[in-house]
Amino acid sequence: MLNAKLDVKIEAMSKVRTRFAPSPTGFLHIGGLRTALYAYALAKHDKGDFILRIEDTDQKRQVEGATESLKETLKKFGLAWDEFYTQSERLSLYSEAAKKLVGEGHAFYCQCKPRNAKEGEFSNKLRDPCRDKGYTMGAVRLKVPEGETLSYFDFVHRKEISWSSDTVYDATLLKSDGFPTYHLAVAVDDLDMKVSHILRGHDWLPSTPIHLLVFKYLGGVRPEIGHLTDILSAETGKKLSKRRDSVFVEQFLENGYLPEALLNFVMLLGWAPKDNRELFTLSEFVEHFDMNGFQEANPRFLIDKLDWFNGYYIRQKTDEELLKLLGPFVPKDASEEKLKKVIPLIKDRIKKLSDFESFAGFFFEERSADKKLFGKDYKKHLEKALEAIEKGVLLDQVPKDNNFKVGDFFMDLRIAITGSKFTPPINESIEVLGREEAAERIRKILD
RNA sequence: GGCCCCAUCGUCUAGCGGUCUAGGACAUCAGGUUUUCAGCCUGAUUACCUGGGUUCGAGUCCCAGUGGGGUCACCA
Repeated sequence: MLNAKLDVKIEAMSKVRTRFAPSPTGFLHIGGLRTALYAYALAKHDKGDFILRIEDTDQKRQVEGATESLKETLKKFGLAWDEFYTQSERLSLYSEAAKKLVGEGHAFYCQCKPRNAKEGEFSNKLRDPCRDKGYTMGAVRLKVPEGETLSYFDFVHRKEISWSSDTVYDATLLKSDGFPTYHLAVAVDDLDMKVSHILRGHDWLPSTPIHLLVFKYLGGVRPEIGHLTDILSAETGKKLSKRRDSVFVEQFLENGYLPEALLNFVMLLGWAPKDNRELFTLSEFVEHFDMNGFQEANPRFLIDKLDWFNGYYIRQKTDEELLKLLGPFVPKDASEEKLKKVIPLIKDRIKKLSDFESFAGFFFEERSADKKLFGKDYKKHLEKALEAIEKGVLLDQVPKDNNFKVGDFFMDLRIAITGSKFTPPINESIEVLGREEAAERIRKILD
């Protein structure tokens, strides 16, 4: 009972301020979208502020245009920020903070060669050889105390998490190029920006004791901290990685996923409401958001559910909205008039906008029918169908008049005209396609 | 390997000691609507990791084991 998970409530006293702090190293990661969404909801649920902060303190990893693309993508999802900061424009703040820490004996200058992590290797050296050398220049490292217990209450896990300081290494705070590391910058900025809640990925949990120390030495009110679960790949069961998995939000958008579907899907990967409701728009999510809904176990990213959400949101669209959304996915020369007739026929059938091609491609371009698909009586079927089309007679009468099996007759007709067994309703399709074009396609097969 | 987190259907999850013969959604399967595929409607299959405690009573609390994940940089 003593350690039962406690309900977390937002302190009403101070204003809720959260931030999303990506580094501009490329496109927006699906996990990043989720972190941003939760941070946004956490703030907006309490009429607080959502801050976008670009963490560009590693000059080597900068990617041209990444910040702009990040902003564009966030906007597409409706995640509007109230304030915007760029760390590289705040350099003096960090060096002053580093100086202060050295001055107060909580950090020291180090002149060792930078060591970079190697694949599959780990270092056991916690204490830096320079910590008592009294250098007056170089990189700045944290002077981790001995025998202290470092702990905080994690508002995602709803429990106390702690470390012995004896397991924490003397982390670098200021690099020799004068730029801060994450460890310093995050504390300086969160304090300066009066961030009330830090919501970040689980991968940050192991370095939290470092941050706890920096926050403590810097003084001021430390934000609450919560670590989100990692999204796992359905295939590997490992954390989603850009090397193995498709993880970029922009990529999903290009493949015909709708922002509201992506958002709704990602909402439920690591969070659930008490009543288990699943359909949420962004504003509904903000309204119903509750920190106690956070999940502690890592979820797997299974595309099936995303596809279902996407199909659902496509069906909710009006034909006019769909016409616009389908723009990048239809043939370039497709007329709006024809598109307007086609859309109602495929709306219930596509799961992604990119499915348009496979369901409606035949409207715009003749598909060669694989002869193997036809039934054995296809010639008879097609001859009679052609006759009816040429005469302008109702096709529904043909099977009755000729004693054909209804299903077989229409299937052969379907294949002849569309080249596929899976298509929109064939009568409507013929109307949209034009009876003359339909007749022509049948003739070609009969020849 | 050290440190840390985690553990309910295949997947996302509800469940915060008795109402759990465990509920919902996706997926799967079957039936209905139907000229195909979708969509829609019905129904079905499937889960509390293991072992100890605590308790009148444990999916729910505690411990251990096992399993999974993360992390060990002058990267974030």
